[in-house]
Amino acid sequence: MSAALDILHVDMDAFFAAVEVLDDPSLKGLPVIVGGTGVRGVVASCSYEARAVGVRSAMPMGEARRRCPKAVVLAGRHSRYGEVSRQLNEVFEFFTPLIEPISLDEAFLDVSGSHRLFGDSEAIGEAIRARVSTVLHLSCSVGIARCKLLAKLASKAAKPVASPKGPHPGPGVVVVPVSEELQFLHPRPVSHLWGVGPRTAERLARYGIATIGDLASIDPSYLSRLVGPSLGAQLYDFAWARDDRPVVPGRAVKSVSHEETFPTDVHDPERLRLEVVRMADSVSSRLRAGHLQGRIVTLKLRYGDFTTITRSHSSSRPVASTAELVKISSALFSSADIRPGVRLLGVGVSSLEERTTAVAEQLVLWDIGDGDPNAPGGRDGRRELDVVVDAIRQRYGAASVGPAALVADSGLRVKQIGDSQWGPSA
DNA sequence: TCTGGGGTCCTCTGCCCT
DNA sequence: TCTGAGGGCAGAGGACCC
Repeated sequence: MSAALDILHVDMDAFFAAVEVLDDPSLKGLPVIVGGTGVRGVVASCSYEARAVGVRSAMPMGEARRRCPKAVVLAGRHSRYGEVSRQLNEVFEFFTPLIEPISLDEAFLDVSGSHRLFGDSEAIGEAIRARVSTVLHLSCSVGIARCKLLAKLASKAAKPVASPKGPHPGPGVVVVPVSEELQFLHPRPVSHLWGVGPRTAERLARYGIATIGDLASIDPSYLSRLVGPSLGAQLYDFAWARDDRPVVPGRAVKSVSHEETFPTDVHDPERLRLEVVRMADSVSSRLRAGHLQGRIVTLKLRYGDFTTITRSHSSSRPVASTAELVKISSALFSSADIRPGVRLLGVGVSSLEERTTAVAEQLVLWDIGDGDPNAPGGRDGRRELDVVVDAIRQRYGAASVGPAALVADSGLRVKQIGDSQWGPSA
């Protein structure tokens, strides 16, 4: 990697909350919290007015309401945020084709080929902020450095600061010159490093390692013994600002899953079986929409005490049809103990590959009866049914059609991704 | 405080095979 | 035929990220 400051990290400020304020200007200046509105919901995003009283992302909604009783709490609109995110991507594409989206509201950009048109990286960062403001009427922060790690930390340093008197604007753009990298990096807490979450931070703190500088000064083999060889080597490199990860546009999806937390723990096995069908239907539908199929099916259960178990099955042939996924995930469900009561249920498919036409046609010929590829007879039409169901959903929405087992149960419906993104609704 | 959902990646364990 | 070592793989759990 060159020493040029070509990596930008662009991060929207309080994205979901800012979009809500944009669409409803009467919310401007108020504490706005977006997230799960039910008893088990969490905060997905909040305005700087809410942050000023201690509300944070991932905080349980009950705690957030206690800290900020006057907050306007909104359930969030995933599809709307996706729409704005696409517009944001168009802004990025104006400056460079080398864009690696990290989530709906942030991305890495490599601007090494953009200087002749737009000037140096700092000028590009300022121009991106201006264009986001003009086109989207939203604000973002930009970090600029030689590598991803530093660019990300720089964008964090560029953000506005919440204070009881209101949001205090940040610098907006922060550049980390190569000669100042370690000065910038070493005073920061280890938890700011990519890969250090609460558990690892706590473990490091037990050995007196609080800052990135502390991390840089210890023996790397000792660090590897503390946190494992892979993470240890990575953290030691990061502590010395060594990060050669390139900006990779359009990374392939490796798994597709759907999971949901219930408002109260569920003990009824029949209800849970129907939930498994609903989630398998949702996942298979998304797989087909993405022209994907996968071999490993995983069922996830979380009990009332928050312990989580998974049960998985590696299929000999790739799975994408609703019938196949329901069959496998139901079998996995039968092997799980649900007596303690189930707080969360999930179905996922991994070991994905592209679903080519040839494979799909071959599977249609073999997919007979209950899915046994060796059974005699003709095809059962389930895959054709998937095609029809997908077409209806594309035209009339995800809830327009679904497995009959779910129709019989008045409480269940086919959900779209993002329907209960941050916990069950109130 | 009482902890979401959709992901990725790593580590450990047990089993099978050589 | 038995035994142990080691590799590969599947399954499970956990930490982390946004």
